[in-house]
Amino acid sequence: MAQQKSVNIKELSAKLNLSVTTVSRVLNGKAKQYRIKEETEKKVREAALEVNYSPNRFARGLKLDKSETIGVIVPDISNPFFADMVKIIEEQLRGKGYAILIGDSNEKTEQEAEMICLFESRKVDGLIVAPVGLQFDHLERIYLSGKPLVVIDRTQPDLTIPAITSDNYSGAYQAVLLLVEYGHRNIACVQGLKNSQSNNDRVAGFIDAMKYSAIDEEHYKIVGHNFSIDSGYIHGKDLLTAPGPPTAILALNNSISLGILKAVAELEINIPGDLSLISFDEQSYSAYLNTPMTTIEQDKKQIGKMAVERLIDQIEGTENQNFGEVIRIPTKINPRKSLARIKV
Amino acid sequence: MAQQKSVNIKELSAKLNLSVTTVSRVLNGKAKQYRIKEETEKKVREAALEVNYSPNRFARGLKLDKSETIGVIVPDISNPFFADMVKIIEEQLRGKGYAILIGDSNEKTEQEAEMICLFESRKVDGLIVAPVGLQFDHLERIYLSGKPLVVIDRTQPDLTIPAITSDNYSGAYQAVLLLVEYGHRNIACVQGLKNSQSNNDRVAGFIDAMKYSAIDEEHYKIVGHNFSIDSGYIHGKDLLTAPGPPTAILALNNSISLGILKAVAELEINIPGDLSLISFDEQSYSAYLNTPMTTIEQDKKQIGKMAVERLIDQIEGTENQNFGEVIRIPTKINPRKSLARIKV
DNA sequence: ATGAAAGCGCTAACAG
DNA sequence: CTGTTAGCGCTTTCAT
Repeated sequence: MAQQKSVNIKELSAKLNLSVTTVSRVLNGKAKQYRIKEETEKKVREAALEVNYSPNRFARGLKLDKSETIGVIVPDISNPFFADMVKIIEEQLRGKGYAILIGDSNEKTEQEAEMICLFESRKVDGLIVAPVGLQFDHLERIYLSGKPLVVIDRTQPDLTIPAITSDNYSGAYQAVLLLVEYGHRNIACVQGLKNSQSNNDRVAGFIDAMKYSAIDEEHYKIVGHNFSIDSGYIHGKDLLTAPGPPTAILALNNSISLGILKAVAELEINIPGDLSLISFDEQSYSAYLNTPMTTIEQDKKQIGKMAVERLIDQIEGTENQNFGEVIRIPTKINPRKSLARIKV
Repeated sequence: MAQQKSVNIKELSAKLNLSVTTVSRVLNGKAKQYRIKEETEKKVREAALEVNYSPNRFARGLKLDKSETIGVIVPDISNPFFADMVKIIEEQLRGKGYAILIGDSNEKTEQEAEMICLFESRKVDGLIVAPVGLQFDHLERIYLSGKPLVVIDRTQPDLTIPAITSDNYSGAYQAVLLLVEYGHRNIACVQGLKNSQSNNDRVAGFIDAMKYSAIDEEHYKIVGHNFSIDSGYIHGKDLLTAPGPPTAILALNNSISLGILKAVAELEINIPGDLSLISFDEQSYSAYLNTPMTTIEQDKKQIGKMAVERLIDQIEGTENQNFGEVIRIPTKINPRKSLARIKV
């Protein structure tokens, strides 16, 4: 079962009694530029179509040092948030003629760094990375070496790399205000990866909103250690079994809130009767959970689109050299049954 | 911000006062074969490491006609089932030295076909495709042209392409038996894409189990037109508002069951009080839905692993030429609260 | 035990 | 308006 050999430009031009140059020019849309006879152009195009000619990417890449391929790395593609991001980015980039190499770093910085090397050796024209979020040295090195790169979701203060992320601070801030408005004063926050920027921004939003609401910091807890179901479960259970449990919890991502739901189910706690819950990240199932979940929705589409735009800017050199500019996309709260006024 | 130029083999060999041949041989692990002095070998390896040499993939590909890249195409990566599949496949393939080009066909055969062409022109060494499932001509053509290809999830009878899928027939069959065991006799099925094999197998399992249970076909309905939330919602609502509504529904994938849950919520129907529900596909949220959902879980890990194995077999020519063999992986039922004995 | 050189298929500089 | 040819970086045949 031998691979079918595809025609190359030499064979094609031989068949047409033309030089490879002419054929190459026509096929690269430079017919006008080199004043190639319309008739010739037509003949070439037809022949190319007929034999289903497609240029050898290896040769083309070797000559032009371009692959028309972008590497996309996410910490966990089985998290629907990142799967959705990938879908959007893939669609956008495909529209611009790029293919996508996908990588899953499994929330490990080391794996992320390896993957970047791998993709570099595979000659990607650029990278879109949703980093693990604790270390950025490898990313900065890549960016400063001149490789087009955009960071999404998790960024870092003073990062020199262009980044697109949600306005995490405001998202959390508003959620807390909403909880306070509903009468809650004993509110806990289950955070994700400590020291990752998006986590820190959300935590900062939480804290500032609590301050603004004049709730003393001795009266609330911030727990959790990463963005996993497990962490949500463990810390949720701790919170809810400790004396003076919170009447409301803010979960800093979708996995964490699933973990909290697991704890809630085990402890037979009633939502929203005994506990209100707001979670970062809207999901297709959010509305159908036991109890429908109030979520802070990120504008994934906008993030994906802007990431692609910024990347293409870099690749095509039209960049305005906005070193380290962070673009923050607003979030939106979807109030659902998991949020209720506190019982008096 | 010029791209950093990486060293090539010529520069590396010049620095070592060796020929490119020798360097190439060492770096491709052929030192022994060509009896290269151990000392030389060591020097080469050290130097390569020092300057962080990595061979130009374009040149390598051009010469060897291999990209060490596999194309993976799914109908919708934002469906967690496929996202999980991609995660598993990516991990497996990376372990074997392959990178992955990802494509999302958006449940459109045409887009799927385009994508395959795109990937072919990008010289992938092989393809793993979860097809839309209605047409396979383009896939068969590719396979017969000699391109390594494995189909997952949705296949077709008499397909000449190796395929890995769940044992959909048994999965549905067992689910129905379980419902019957719980006293249900008025059971409906909300199917996905008609005529796609995995759908048909599930429907066949449903029908045969109903027959086996001596339930007349006038007493049940099979509705639905594709694997979307919308279809689940529309047909779920139809079913539940018609006279003599079913006491149990079998939903043929996770999106459909979410749609049914939407209808159920609107109609204020109680699960499992008034309706039992079993859904294909276990998801991270299945247990936390209002009401925890009984699911038919597919062994994604096994499917992904076997798909990769079969693909590598083809690529490396170790294939046993098992034309069109379909491997069916057993499914597993996770009983949860959405399944209850019928009220008497 | 090592090297010289051909050639993979393409683009573009240079040449009419 | 079209053609000749060098050269991208690598592997491998053939030579020594």
